[in-house]
Amino acid sequence: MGSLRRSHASGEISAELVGREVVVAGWVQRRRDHGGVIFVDLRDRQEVVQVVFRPDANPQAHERAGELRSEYVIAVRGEVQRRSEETINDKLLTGAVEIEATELRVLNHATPPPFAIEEDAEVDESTRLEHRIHDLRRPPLQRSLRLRHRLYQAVRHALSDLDFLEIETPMLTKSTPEGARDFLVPSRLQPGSFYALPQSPQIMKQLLMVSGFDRYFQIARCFRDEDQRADRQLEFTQIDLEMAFVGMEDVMEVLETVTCDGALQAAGVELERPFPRMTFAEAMGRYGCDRPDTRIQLWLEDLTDVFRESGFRAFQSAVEAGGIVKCLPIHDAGDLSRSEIDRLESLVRKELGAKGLAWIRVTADGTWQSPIVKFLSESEKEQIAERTQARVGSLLFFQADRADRANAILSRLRIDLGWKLGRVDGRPWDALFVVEFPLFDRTEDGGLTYMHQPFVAPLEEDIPLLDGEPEKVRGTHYDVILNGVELGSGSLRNHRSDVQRRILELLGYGRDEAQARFGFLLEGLDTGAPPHGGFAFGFDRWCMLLAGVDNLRDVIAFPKTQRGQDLLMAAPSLVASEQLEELSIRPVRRRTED
RNA sequence: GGGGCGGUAGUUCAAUCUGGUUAGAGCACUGGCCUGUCACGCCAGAAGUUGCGGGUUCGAGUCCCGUCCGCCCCGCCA
Repeated sequence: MGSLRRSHASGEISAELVGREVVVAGWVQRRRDHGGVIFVDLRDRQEVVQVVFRPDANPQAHERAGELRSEYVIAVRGEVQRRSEETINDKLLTGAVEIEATELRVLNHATPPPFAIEEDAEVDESTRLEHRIHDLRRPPLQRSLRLRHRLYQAVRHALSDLDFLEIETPMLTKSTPEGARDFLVPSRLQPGSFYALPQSPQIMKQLLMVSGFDRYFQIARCFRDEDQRADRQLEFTQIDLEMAFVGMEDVMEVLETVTCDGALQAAGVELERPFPRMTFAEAMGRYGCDRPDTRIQLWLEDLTDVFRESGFRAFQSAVEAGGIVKCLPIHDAGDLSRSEIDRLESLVRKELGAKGLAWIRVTADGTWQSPIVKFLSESEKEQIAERTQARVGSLLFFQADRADRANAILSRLRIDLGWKLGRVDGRPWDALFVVEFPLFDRTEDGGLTYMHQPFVAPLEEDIPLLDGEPEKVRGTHYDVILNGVELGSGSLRNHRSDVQRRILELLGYGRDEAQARFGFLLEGLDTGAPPHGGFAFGFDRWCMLLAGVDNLRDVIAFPKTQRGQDLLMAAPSLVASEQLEELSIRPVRRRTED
């Protein structure tokens, strides 16, 4: 900067400064050279301001301005001037004024940017990721990351005010079998042994409760080595929180407070309190999904009982095999064409493994048009009509399948068609709790697995069911759903080691195995663990929703591709064999250098 | 692991279905002109291993096979 010191950000240059000398610094957004007068749009992180170079007023600065190119880094001293009426630019916040330059310093040259540094230049994703620096200079990511910052601050404030302590937990930790695939880190000092990067600080935060830290939180980085999606990255950020001597209501209240404070302060979004609550059973029943977007005004109808004894084999056999028959009725669906139905069928077949997509359309004269109607008895037709409230113009979609698949398929149709047909209630934000999840789920081979994680406490009144009917045991788990996205979830944890041991046993861990894997937790509980519970909040997803984008990459400064690569720094990469040697690692096979 | 879409100049796209002369265009870039523009304008220019490898053919950006990369989805993951 030499002798220049920045006096104002570009966004601060306003009519109030007219006549004042200012110094601004930033990047050359654009140069408009008229041969005589030269205009340069100077961009800093906030805004753009126009700088004018006149050949007569300041020949030296003018000549230098002719050399400027996009993205050159400059500092400009000059006088703020009011623009004449006809040259005011309404598109710029600073468009009523401009800076007449008296001094120009070129602080750095720049290679031409690979794409325009503009709001809506459409650029291929891989190009954006390779040139992340340029992409980050564009307004969308500048906005996202600023929103993200406000959300960090809001959460820290809200929790600190509630007397939570921010405590860090290790990144080099122990591999535990629960959940996702671990990222492993080889130990040099313990050859052949590995740390795991945390999937979440779950156990550590429980130990902090046992250790007497009443209320803990952390904005924690988590790692899961699983395939990625638009809303899943290998590494992601959680707001992790735990509190002692509490029941479900206490934790949910904190959760609600944090959600509302964050949304308000980061994005000015007001969420209605208290959040409505829905049981898991209702969510699955009416929405076919454990994270319903209740703005969508379409609902599923369970018709399993209608087809238990049916002569329609396709449906009856699904029920007999323990599956369900469900229907998604869409009324006034006249604009859904036959070819659209075919498109939907091929979509659910290809993407969701549907066996087919049965449908019934009630035509203008009241007759049923359908590939399946000839298989239905009069009584079945009556029951379908009554339960789905079918009327002229209705279109009914059916799935008869295993419950999970039928629900997944109809839920997807509900969401797709709901938006496509505009069957939404118009609320921009829809927050709710889903509660009363089952503690256990069935594995493919008939065994028990946990539904969320193995430390969730059962509802007190369901504890007796652990012996005999574990599938009926409801957990203290709850999810916060925002606009159909699972934002966060939590539960009370088992603070009694006998209950925890019993659950581990039901999950199929032998006594010794449970001891080997979770001994430090179980023994911790035995040292006098208070009742405790908490939650973890998907921070990136929250940013994504509040920023109004549909991909995590757009709220993360340096994200990874679907194949887990960082295209900017080209990670992961091969390492020197000496490094591997030092870690006592010998690859089974090595990718060769390209 | 599976399904789908895509990959042509720095970039965004066209030419691919129906193989045929020198692969075009906008923006960006380079040079020149231009004293009130703000997507400045005008003139000129440079820019390509059509992701990569193989095959079919007289001839391949175009057809076939393989492979790599990006995105979306299923599985997986909470």
